Amino acid sequence: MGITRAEPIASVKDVAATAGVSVGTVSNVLNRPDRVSAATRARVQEAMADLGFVRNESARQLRAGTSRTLAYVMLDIGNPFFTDVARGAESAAESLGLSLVLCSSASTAAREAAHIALLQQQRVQGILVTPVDPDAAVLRDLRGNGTPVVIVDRTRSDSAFCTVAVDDVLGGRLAVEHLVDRGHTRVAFVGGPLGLGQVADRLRGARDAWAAAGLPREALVVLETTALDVTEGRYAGQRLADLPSRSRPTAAFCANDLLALGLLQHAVGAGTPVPGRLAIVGYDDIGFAGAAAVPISSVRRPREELGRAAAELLLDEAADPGHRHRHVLFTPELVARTSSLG
Amino acid sequence: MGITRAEPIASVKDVAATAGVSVGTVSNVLNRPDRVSAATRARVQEAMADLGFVRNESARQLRAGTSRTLAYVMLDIGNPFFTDVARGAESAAESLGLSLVLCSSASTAAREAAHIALLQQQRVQGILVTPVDPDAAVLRDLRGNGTPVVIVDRTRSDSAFCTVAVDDVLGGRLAVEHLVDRGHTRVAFVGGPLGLGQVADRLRGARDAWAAAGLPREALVVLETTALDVTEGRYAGQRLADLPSRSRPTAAFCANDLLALGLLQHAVGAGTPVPGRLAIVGYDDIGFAGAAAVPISSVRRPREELGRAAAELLLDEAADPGHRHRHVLFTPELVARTSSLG
DNA sequence: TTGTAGGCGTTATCAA
DNA sequence: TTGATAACGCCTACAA
Repeated sequence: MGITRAEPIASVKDVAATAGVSVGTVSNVLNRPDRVSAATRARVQEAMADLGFVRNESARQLRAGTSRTLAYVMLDIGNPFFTDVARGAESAAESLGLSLVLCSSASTAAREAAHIALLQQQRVQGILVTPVDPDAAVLRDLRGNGTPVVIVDRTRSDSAFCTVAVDDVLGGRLAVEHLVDRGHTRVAFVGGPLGLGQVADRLRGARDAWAAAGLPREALVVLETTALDVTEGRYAGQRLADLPSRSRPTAAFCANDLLALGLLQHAVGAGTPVPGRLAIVGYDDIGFAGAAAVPISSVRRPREELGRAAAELLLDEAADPGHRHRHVLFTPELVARTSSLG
Repeated sequence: MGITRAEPIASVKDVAATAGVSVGTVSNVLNRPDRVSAATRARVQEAMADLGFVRNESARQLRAGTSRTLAYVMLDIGNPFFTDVARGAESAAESLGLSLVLCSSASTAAREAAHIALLQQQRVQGILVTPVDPDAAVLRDLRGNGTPVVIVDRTRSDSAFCTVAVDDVLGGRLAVEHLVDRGHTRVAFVGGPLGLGQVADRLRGARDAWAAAGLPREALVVLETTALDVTEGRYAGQRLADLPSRSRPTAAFCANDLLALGLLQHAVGAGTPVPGRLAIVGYDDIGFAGAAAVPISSVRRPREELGRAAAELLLDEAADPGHRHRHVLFTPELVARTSSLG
């Protein structure tokens, strides 16, 4: 049955007319019910129900000048890391009575820009964003346009925004220190593109730890990938297996868990014992890591906390005119599981 | 540096003033640039840039009566199945010049209701929703309020909405037929709660196939779970292992891939050969299924197509006043992989 | 080609 | 307690 209403949605004026009151009273029923007598309030509410009244948020916002929504422009909706961050942001928003909407840029600068532009036009209270390129001009343009923006899981060369991130250099160090402790003297770093700040940081931390252990630099083999997904992880596994056994690493530190899952899949398929012959450490500690066939050790990042902190910074900026940008850096920790523990 | 603008965002009036033209001209530059001479257009655009003008979408929408956004209220942002559906919807929206926003209900009726209410107030062009309870009253209230709504991946007892779903009875049949073909005569159905329409349908299909093969009803063992996630899958694996070996199923059909992943994880951990001693078939064919340590056979559902079809139905409803609700049912197909192929 | 003015639906101020 | 009215920022006739 295609029941579609022909008439436009009822407005406060319509409600006022059928309830026999003024629009002001209807508005009061909506916004300060206590200022209205019980009798008329009931009458108005009945009229609203009869007419199927739905308040027009555009008009409300235009007049009141205040929005009830927050937005998070995500890089990749398919990566559980980001959806966990979103959950954290959602919980912070909810406890403040705000609604969080998610937009996906799918790593595309144009989509990101389109989403952000529309959100600004909608005058959302603020925008969280994990940008395709944290130093891009699009973001720079945002500054000073009045919409608070917080950058999530990225840092930026200048200090034009609040940022919330994790100390990835430390994360890389933790992973490699763990492998060194377990006696590995030949380790692969799997990740890329190396141009990504995140990846570069993790590699730097890895190298720091490697050097601190007094191991020769060339024994930390870098396998660069073109993306941070499962497919690339599998391919890295193949490349690893193709190395001559003398020079083949006995452990791999992957720049994220999707790579680690791919690597593990290749190892299992090829009959390579994990961790017996190849130990694996991932990064992020997404749920699928601990739930893999061989539970994967991973550098845990506080995902929901990241989202929550970002939302809080955003609201602080929205509320406080004298706001100064802050840069929150969370500390990662290693979660050791079977994949690296023999 | 906390550079926060004190002054409110510039309006068309401000732009008009600094460009030395009227507001009508500014509006024309925005909406019909061809109606404006190149010279004044340039002057206006310069003024907009100087002032950091951002058009107020609330005002635009209030006046024009038309929104540029679509919304998808998702059940579980952490399940890759739904994020793939969202991707499909996003691509449809994008090709129509609309923006898609995502909201997560996290399987909570109250959140779902809050999101939907706000979206309606915002007069979005339409709402896609995978509801917590497809027969709930909240949805019924939506009907006739003017906002087109399409139900995704659920069906409903009445025909008050367009729906887009997959033939889950057939899906269940395909899974079990496959296992019967492979010679299994004792199979477990893992899924729940059985009250969920989806789960019930898949079980029904499974039973149909089982009966058609002439196998005794009690040899299809039902292991009910409390949710459709990895943890429950692991637990089901434990329960399966605890059965006496004579009556233990040699194969399991899981109501979704997260359960299948959990089940596989338990099997690998317990040293149970898959598929040698336990064959596994999942449902949905999310990316992680094929990428598991033992690639998991799964009943593939067209995820992106589902989202795309839903978005198209929604826009049809929004555009056509004489719209009649339709019910699209996609056909699933079995993807056989190692986990069931010996 | 550009300017003027009315109104979209709501809220808030001020009277009554 | 309730009613009348003036914005909010934009778009679109209609006039000039």
